[in-house]
Amino acid sequence: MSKEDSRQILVKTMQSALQSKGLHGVGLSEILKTAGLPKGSLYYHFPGGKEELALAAIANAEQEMARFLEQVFARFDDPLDALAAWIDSALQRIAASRFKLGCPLAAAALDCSPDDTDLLLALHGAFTNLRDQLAGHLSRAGFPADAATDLAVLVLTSYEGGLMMARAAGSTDPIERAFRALLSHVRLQQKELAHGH
Amino acid sequence: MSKEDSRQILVKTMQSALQSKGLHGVGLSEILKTAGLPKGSLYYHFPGGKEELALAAIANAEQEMARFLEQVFARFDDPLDALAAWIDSALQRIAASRFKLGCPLAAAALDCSPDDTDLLLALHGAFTNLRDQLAGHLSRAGFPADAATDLAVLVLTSYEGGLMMARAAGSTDPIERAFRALLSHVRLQQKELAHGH
DNA sequence: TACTACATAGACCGATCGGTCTATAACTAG
DNA sequence: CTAGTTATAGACCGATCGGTCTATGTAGTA
Repeated sequence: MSKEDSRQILVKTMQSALQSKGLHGVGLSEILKTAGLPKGSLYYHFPGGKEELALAAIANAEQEMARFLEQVFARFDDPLDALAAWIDSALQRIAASRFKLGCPLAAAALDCSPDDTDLLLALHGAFTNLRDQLAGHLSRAGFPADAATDLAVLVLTSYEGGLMMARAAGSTDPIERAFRALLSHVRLQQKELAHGH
Repeated sequence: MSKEDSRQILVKTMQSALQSKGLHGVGLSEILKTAGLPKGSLYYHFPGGKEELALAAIANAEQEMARFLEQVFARFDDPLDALAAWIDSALQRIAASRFKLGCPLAAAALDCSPDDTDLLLALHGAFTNLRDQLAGHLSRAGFPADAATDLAVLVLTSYEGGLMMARAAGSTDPIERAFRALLSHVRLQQKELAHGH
């Protein structure tokens, strides 16, 4: 097995472990068993141990999310349509996992100690990148830069909070409700902007 | 020390542990050390161990949150003003903890295994109660029942997601942005409702 | 074939995990 | 004073934690 294969398997396994059980909810032995690799491989590829692996999983999750956002925004003319499509696909993914999987970023953010500065810094960077990416697309919908950033944060927070509540509810209902409300309000604002200028 | 004192101390300690490190992020020994109580006391008051204590902490957190919401909504005529005041006080609380404390409900929801049905059920109940409470107040602002529930979920998800992102950011910025966007959109909708009828 | 990275393999470590158990202090009722 | 209940106190348990270390393939190069 090549170097990159094992590395990537470990990252993916950690990522999905974060999603289903949180940072301290899974042990390395469970991760290794799932990955089908011995401990030696882990500490060869990630000398920093669990935390380094978690950081890699977070970076990977951010990248996947950013790529997916890019794709969906490229597919629609109206950024709000893209937003709706993004949520739709999220709903499907969550339901398909029977509500077991949340966001690895959120799980890491809430399960780490307040002085895990490396982790929190990485998470902050990830959220900021996603926010700015979203804000860029939203400004294309007519929102001024500042309002677009605020709205992007609202979208992200609702998404993260919605994923969390969907997990507790065992249902997509919270996400559906939150984004129904959000999109209806934003469409209204969009109309206002169009008429006002 | 009376029975209720020790019990309550344990619940509060667990609640704050959930907020700062998540369910699996703290050990019982740390909780007991903080609480200043021996193991015997824990298993006397909570024979079910860590999980029973966590359930009690979740119930307590829900109650505190519900009471606080009740108070703030009683203090304002316009439910949206109450909402703004609620967020303001949340911002202060978070900043005062130097962004170490999140929501105990969210932390438990993301840090538990998908088959911790007791925990997830309790969390779902808590979120549903808070949602309905919020929805009740929002319907007073003129929103039809269905829209009020959707909006209540949007508020809750943004709040939870905002708390999580604020922790990662070490700043209240995400919450401020999210609710600036949310309130501006909702005020607009409120005007629409008023004019439309 | 011998040499040399690379990567896997897993035994092993001390620390800590959640949980059980017995002993005892503190209070109450008779 | 005693008996009984309530609550504290902490030693102790096996399991598991994250992490270290040595040994063993294995692939490419001479």
